[in-house]
Amino acid sequence: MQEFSRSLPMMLYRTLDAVMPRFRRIFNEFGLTEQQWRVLRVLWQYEQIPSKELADLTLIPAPSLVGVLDRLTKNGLAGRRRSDADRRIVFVHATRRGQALESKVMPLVDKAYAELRSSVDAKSWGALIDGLEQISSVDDEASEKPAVNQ
Amino acid sequence: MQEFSRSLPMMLYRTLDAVMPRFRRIFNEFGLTEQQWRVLRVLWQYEQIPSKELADLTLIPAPSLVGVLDRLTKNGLAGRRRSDADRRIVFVHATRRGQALESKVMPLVDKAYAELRSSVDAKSWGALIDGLEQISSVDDEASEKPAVNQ
DNA sequence: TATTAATTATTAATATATTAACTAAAATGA
DNA sequence: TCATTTTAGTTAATATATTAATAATTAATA
Repeated sequence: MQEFSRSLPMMLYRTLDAVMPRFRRIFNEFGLTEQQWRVLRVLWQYEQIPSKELADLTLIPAPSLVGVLDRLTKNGLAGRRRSDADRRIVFVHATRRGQALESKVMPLVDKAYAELRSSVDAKSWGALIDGLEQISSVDDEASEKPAVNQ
Repeated sequence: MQEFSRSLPMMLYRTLDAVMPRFRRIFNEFGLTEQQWRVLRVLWQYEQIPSKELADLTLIPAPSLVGVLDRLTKNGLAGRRRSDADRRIVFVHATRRGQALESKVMPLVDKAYAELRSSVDAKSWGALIDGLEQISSVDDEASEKPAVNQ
């Protein structure tokens, strides 16, 4: 592996370190952690959503999501309801207070995101997103479930 | 912010989720965590290095590095020595056992990295690294120290 | 030089990540 | 239908991240 500092993983971590602080400052203004924000960001788009799908969309590992939801619930921003059709499933929803945060947080986040995006030329930005799209779709043999007919 | 799932932060996290498992499996074979690997990876290049610089090169936050070094020390892979010239500084080094891991772990990591890299065309890879380089160098106004003459 | 400011490492409190294991419920198949 | 397998959610143990605060030193400055 060439220069360690220039390796893909380190570049990804470094980029996150450069990009996230500006957003976390916004989240913290509203007493939210980054993960709590991600959950709310998704809940704002659904009446309710199965916990499993929420974990997939937020990229929060299921065991971590348990605690995040516990704290959001304790703070009155989200809630859980077990499904009647399938008792294994737990639906998650935003409370009125959780929903009310959208109009306050989103504008600030959108603005910060726009500023970030404008700090890089459009061409590079597009190439970056495309590259990330490609590599994130490269599957890891050993960690995938056996494909059908294979 | 357009599609949440396509936002830069989520793309970065998704890419890491896709890329890191193959490496973590290797680290775990040797009883190492990802952070312990990063520390050793740097220590293999220095006789000894100030803790501060180690934190910068590994991208491990200083408070986290304390624990990582504690565990590496407990496992006999690294050690600390306080500087005589500047009593604030702590030099970190790899022990013989820590050094011995290099020849065992590096080949496997290099191989996994080469496989990852070959799963994407060279052009996209280069564009990706360049894009990451650009954005990671975009500084965040509020989190930077005041520039000289400004 | 006495004081103030800055730097390095650390501790503390809380929140997440990682991995394995476990429970309950539903789906599958002989 | 009963045993087996799968799935969803959770718990547990350990490691790390985040943020603020602190101790010890050193640097900077009036």
